[in-house]
Amino acid sequence: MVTINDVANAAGVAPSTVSYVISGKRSISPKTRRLVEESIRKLGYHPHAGARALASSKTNVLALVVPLRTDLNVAVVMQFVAAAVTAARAHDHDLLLLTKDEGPAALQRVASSAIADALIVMDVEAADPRVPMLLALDRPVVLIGVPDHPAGLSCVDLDFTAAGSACVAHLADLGHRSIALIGPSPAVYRRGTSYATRFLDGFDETARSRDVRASSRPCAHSYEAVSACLDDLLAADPDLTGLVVHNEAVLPALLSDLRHRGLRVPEDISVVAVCPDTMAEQHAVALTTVAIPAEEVGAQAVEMTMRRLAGHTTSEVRLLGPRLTWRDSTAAPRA
Amino acid sequence: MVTINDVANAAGVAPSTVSYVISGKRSISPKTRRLVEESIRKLGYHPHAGARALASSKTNVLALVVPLRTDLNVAVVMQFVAAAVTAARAHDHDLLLLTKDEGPAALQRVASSAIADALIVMDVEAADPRVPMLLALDRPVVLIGVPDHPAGLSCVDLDFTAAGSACVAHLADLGHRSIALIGPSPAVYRRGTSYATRFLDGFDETARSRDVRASSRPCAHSYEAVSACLDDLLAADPDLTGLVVHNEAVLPALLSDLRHRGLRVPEDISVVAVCPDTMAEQHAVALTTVAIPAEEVGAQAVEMTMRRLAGHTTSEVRLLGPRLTWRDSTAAPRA
DNA sequence: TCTCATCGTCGATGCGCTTCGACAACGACC
DNA sequence: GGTCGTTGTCGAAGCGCATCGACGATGAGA
Repeated sequence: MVTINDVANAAGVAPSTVSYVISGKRSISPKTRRLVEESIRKLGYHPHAGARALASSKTNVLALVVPLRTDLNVAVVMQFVAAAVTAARAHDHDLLLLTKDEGPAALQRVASSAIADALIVMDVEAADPRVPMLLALDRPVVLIGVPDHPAGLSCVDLDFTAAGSACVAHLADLGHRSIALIGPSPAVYRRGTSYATRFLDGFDETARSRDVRASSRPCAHSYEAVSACLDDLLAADPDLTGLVVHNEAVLPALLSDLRHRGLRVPEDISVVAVCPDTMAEQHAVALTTVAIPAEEVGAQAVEMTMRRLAGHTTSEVRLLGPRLTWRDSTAAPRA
Repeated sequence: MVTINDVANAAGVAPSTVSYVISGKRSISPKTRRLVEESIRKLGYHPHAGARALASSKTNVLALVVPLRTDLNVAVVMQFVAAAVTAARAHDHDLLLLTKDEGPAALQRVASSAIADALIVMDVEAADPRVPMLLALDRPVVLIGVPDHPAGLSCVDLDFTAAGSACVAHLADLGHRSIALIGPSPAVYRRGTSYATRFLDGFDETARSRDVRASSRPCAHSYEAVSACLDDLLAADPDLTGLVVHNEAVLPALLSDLRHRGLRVPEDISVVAVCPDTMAEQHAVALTTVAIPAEEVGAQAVEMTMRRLAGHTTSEVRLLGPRLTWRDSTAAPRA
């Protein structure tokens, strides 16, 4: 193993000088710098992360806590992760993956043993048991999602209330008077994951203010569940002309079942989906969507984390405005 | 921060004794053990990971290199990751996430700076440029996937050759005489990711030996690409009665397009898909599948890694036998 | 009773790095 | 020519832990 001493010897300087060349924390003469940098390159020197962490109390590692359930969309989670790791690398940090399953204790462990400098936590629930623990930690924490009491913690998320509102507004603008929301699986509501209720709030509120008849149902993502859900919604309101789908996993089954019932999209029924843009074009009819900006949220989470690591101590809640893209799955209802 | 000294003082023993209590590397009297363990609990002591790594040259961290492309199935990647992190935690290890995009240099970096004890590399290509570098590393490496020259590296993967074979055999057993393979996107072949060609080999070989007419095409996952692909296949052989789909992303579009053409599954055409089992039930017709055992592969990769960390130096190539589940999308062809 | 293992504990050392204070060398200034 | 501030470099200390050799205590065997 190549150590800082090897580099120092090769360059004919003291180890501390090498350290200062690397960190830039003291001025170094151009000659010395060149000498040291060359030795580093020649020897293929990489500082020992453990030693560095021990001496500086900084690990250059961010911990990311992800949910591993299959009832919320795995592809979206992966997009978050991808964006986060990319952003972290851009700041010379690595990403450690933790699972939500390990519970609060894992967060404690990672913080106390100085495995990571900061934590990013996904899939935060309304009354998340991890929140009080995270507050007690002496490390920066950024949540993806918004709990009921985020005081003191930074949060970033899509503005789901506005997203729900935007979906209804789009359909209302097109002239729809009766719509329904197909929501996440019941388990998501049961858990109290806040985005579900926030979306519903925006949906209901705007439906009311735009005078649109609206109902909503959670829906699991098996074909049977989707079918049953449609049965219910259509029975409750046979004049339904618009569907808002806040559950990506349901889309294949839903579109398939609609066709099965002889309902054409968008001629007979319009569909707005909340999902990643990449998913919009995968179906027979390109879907009108409110995008889930996973990349942006992931990147923002890292940026906020880095800012807090740099000393900015103010916590902030950042809600990203929804972006609706009108594609082929929505149109004015038949007269 | 609570250190081993604090624990030692609280328990009235030497720091080294505390260390031995934790590691179990020397015998400790029951009385002392109890004393120390209580102090650890009371103080909430967690060993400093950096210090530990420095002193022991072990980090208890596994690095996992994942592809972040969207042209191969993200959900499957996530399943691997989930399985790996869970298995790693079961062995008291954490998982560090690296992206394939960072190239070979990142692997070098992680190894040389002692950030991780071992590497698990996904999405290995036939002539992967990372392979020689990985061989030069003095750390255990396990590949998910099989390169052309794996000598010296451990590999684990689904036996895609056998999987291709199993799909054909299933259709042949049902009486199909003319089938086609819808493969991964052209980019996957271009990259030379070996599972694509291995699957194709098994497919072709078994078609030949079972005397089944067979053709194959790569296919991107947009609706248009799928449609064009079907056009081609049906034009080439209008009597086609069986479809093998080795491209999960294509399934929604494919099933939708088949119905569009008036082809019922399985009455008019049988479909076997290679995809995670969880995906099989999400469609109108439950799909006959050869499962991609992502969890098992991910877990195996970790197990193999741990074994090598424990001193087992022999590298091994482990190919998991395919498991075909007969559901509703395959049947005997119409007479 | 004496010797010799064995068991349980301790203290010292060093892992590779960052960081702090010290200190030459140098130029600017009165 | 002497003083003072700068600039660039060095040496030493210490981060928290694992590990090794040492050593007292204990018990078995003769």
